Amino acid sequence: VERIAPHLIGMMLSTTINGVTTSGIIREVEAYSFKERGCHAYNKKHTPRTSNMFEEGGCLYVYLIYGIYPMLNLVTGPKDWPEAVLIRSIEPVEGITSQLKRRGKDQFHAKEFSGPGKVAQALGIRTKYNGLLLNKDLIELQIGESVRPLIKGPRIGIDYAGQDALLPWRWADAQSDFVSHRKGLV
DNA sequence: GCAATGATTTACT
DNA sequence: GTAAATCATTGCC
Repeated sequence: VERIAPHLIGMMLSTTINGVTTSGIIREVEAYSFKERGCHAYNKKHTPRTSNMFEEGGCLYVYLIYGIYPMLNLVTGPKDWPEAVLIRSIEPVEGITSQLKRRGKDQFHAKEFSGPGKVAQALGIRTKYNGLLLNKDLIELQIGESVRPLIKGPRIGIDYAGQDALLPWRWADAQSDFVSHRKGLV
């Protein structure tokens, strides 16, 4: 997952829900693996919530955080190798008006799409989409390669992970304004 | 059954 | 910088 996560930066992610297509370029991600304590499936812990992380890459892992925000993750490993990438920010491309409406905003600002809860809201991601498949059900990822420079640093909000919280597993586009918590990235 | 808590955001001070 | 919002999941009784 630590190899795939940075490669997702620059790729286009889109959803088509009730005929409305919204898309954006991925600008910030974090990697999570069963090998470290920041991951819900640490040590291959299999619970109802984590079960989709054990599926083959291309599966969505969506869960609710703080009772409020869905988090969108892309599962990356082979079966029974629980790893996933959290999509932390996008730069909207298609359906910007729809994305702003879902966010409850009427002014376009980079900060409205920088943060994992904001991304999920803008793309219309709901927890019931947990387990859907990329490029098959509502959500599409266009494979591509970016040549733009990246910056990286520790992940956000996982202090409970001890030393694993220090892993530099958050990546972002160095030239983009669509990045949350730029502090800590080099 | 029940209490604790979180891969966050937002609105305050 | 601090705190509230808000509930599914988890772990323990």
